[in-house]
Amino acid sequence: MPELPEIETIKKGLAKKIIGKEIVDIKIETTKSFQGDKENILGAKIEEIGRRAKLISMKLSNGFNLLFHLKLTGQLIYVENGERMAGGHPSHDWHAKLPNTNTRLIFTFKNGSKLFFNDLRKFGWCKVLTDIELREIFEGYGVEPFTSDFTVDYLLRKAKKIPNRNIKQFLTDQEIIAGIGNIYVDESLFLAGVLPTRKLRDLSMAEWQKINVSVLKVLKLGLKYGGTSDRDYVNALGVKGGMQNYLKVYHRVGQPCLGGCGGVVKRMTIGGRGTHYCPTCQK
DNA sequence: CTATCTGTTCTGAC
DNA sequence: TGTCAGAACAGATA
Repeated sequence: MPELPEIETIKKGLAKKIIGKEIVDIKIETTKSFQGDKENILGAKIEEIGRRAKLISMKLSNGFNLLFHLKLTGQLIYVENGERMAGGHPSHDWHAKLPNTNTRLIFTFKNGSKLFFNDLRKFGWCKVLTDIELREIFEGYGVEPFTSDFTVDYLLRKAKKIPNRNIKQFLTDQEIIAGIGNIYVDESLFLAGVLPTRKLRDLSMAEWQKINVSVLKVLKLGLKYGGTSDRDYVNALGVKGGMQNYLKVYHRVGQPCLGGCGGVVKRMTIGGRGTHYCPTCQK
């Protein structure tokens, strides 16, 4: 379930560790997890790490790029000297041996450190791409929430074309807004006080403003706590995030609403996905 | 044991 | 063109 805050947390963690390192080997344990020619990355150094939507990109010194999509259960974990190093000190609160049965790819750097790509369900992937191919993929995504382009005006302009769609499917549409998934959309709509089933055409200006602000607040909170570890997500050192302790509705079906209304969190299905909400706090 | 659920994205049908 | 079911896959839960 890694969404924007989780991917951004992994990106920041990896940046501290692997910028400038040279890839000397890649072991492909699961062929479908790696798409491209491995010869195009061997001997190259990692120059930059970026994030667009839920994707992590690595710019290489030879003109190629690595692009990762973790989908539902992907992990990127860096190991040096058999230890997960956090701020210069070994971190011992990880929970998986490496490699393990879910390890799909193992990158080895010149100093012997390794980057493990784990993915239980094998939906995720790593691709080797040229700059042009990478740019074309990135151009297919909508606005990044943490840019000045993410405004009420932008939302209204997009909503005008599909007035009949509900707000939940609108916010999770990657071609409209990049990086929001099932957890953060439910949390954002709870904070905004808007039911996920509401049609775009029926939303008031005040509600659009509330939605715009709430999405940013919730994503920022996710970043602050290093992401949500519902089950598979871990950061670049294999350590879980803390945002799951601050979720108001997600996976809280039947539990008391934390909005102070005295009600109970409900669950429904929208677009095939579990949707959590408070029928009292959200209108 | 079987059936169902999970949640991201792509594909194909209507 | 929009919408929606189904698929990719593995494991937890009922």
